[in-house]
Parts: sequence; structure tokens; C-alpha cells
Amino acid sequence: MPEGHTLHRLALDLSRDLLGNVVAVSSPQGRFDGATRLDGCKLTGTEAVGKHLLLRFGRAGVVHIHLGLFGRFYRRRHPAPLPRSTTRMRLTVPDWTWDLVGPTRCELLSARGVRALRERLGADPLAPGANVEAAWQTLSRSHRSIAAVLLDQSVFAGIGNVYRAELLHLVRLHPETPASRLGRAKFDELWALARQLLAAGVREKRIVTVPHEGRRRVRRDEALHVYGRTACHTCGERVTVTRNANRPMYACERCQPLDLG
DNA sequence: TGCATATGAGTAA
DNA sequence: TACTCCTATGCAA
Repeated sequence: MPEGHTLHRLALDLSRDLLGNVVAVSSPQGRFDGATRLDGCKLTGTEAVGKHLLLRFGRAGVVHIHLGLFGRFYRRRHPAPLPRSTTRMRLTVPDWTWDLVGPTRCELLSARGVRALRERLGADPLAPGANVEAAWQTLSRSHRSIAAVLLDQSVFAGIGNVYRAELLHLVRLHPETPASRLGRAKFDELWALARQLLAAGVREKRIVTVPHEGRRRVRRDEALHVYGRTACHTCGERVTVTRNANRPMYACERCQPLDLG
């Protein structure tokens, strides 16, 4: 699940359940030392930055969470079941318990640590004041492929492997197109689409890039154009799976021809 | 029971 | 480029 939309959604949901509450914080697994310090403090803010989540506990500190590939939050209505042995952090308020399992990172961060995190992250399509110009400058001077640049969190924060494949398909760019050949118009198209699709992901709580009507629940194999598919949803051509930036890269060679002209 | 798999990313070489 | 960490799940044996 965890691309940028997941974290932004979590920031909203956690805020709805916990904001302004005194929170019982614990680490059943024992691997989050910060729990002791935060236990009994009030949650004063939640924020997602790319694929990172920040939970503010006033002066007590900020929890920085990165879910990685496996991390998950579980929301439990009371009475909550006993935590698993793998529960890194448990947050409890009178009505709800939220359990965090399997994150790559769950740590207490100083103000300086938070600044450093922001500085190493690029433009988040879901952030209102995202620095689009910086992303454009980096991208237009890059010698790497557009697919590699899209996954680089210091350029675009929040785009993951699914969104990368779907975005490139929708703007009809071959993954190996050198980033520097995009041109501003194509970049703007990509950015606008990223904002639109990530926002849809926050609303729907999952990645859906194929347009659909109303509230009808889209079947999993109908939600995406190329990612994880054998046939292109757009034209039916066989989807190719290559590797780019050490991750599987799904594309349709017919819809996304390599254009070096 | 054990293995492969997954939407991530840091580090060593 | 390869290896490492983090966990749950589904399927084969």
C-alpha cells in the first residue's frame, strides 16, 4: 500500500481519531524507545511529507514513521485486541487504538531532524506549496531515465513504483526516456497528473488510475493500466517488465514508444 | 512447514 | 549491483 497517498490518508485518519487527545503510547515489541517519553502526551499535529509521516506531541517531540514496504497501521475500535509481538507502537485514546507494525522507521525526531528530513525530500504532489521549480530544474538537467527520476524521493516525494508506471503510461512516455528530453510542457503534464492521481488515491484509499463512474468499487484488475498486468488496459498489447532503479518497471511499448527524436 | 512475494530505501562494494 | 532490514499472507508440499 504505502506510496504517498497512503501516508497522507493516514495523517488525516490519525488526526481525526487522535488529535487533541492525551495518548497512551507504548511499544509492545519494545523497539521504539520514544514511547516512554511520549506516553501521556497530547497529540498536537499529524503531517505527511512524501512517504513519511510525522506525529507531533507538542514539546515532547515528533515521531517520524516510514512504513517501507511492509509497514502497516491497524485501526481498532475499543476494546482493542492484545497487540501482536511485532507491534512497534501502540497509540490509545478513549475510543480508538492504532497499532503500527513493521515500519522501516519509527523514531523520535528533534526539530533539527525534521528539518533535515524535509531538506532531503523533493516536491510532494500532495503538498500545497510544493517546490515544483526545483523538481523541474533537477529533472531537466538529469542524465538519468525519467523512470529513475520519478522514483527518486529527493526529486519527487511520494511517488512509488505503482504511480511511476501508471504516470508514464498515461503521459505516453517510455520509461527509458532521458529525463532531460522531457521539455517543460511534458513535465507540467506529468506533475498535474501526479497531483490528480495521488489525490484520488487519498480519497479512495488505494491507487486507481483507470477512470470509473461514481462510487462503484473498481475491480482490482480494472484499476490500473499497466502495473502488475500482463496485457495493457489501454490497447491490449503485452506489457513488458524491465528493471529500472532496481525495481520492476511495467510499460506498454505500443502506448509508450521510445521517442528520441 | 516453508517458501515466495510485496506499492521502500539505506549501505557496502 | 547486491545485500540487508522490516512483516503478513497465500499457496505448495
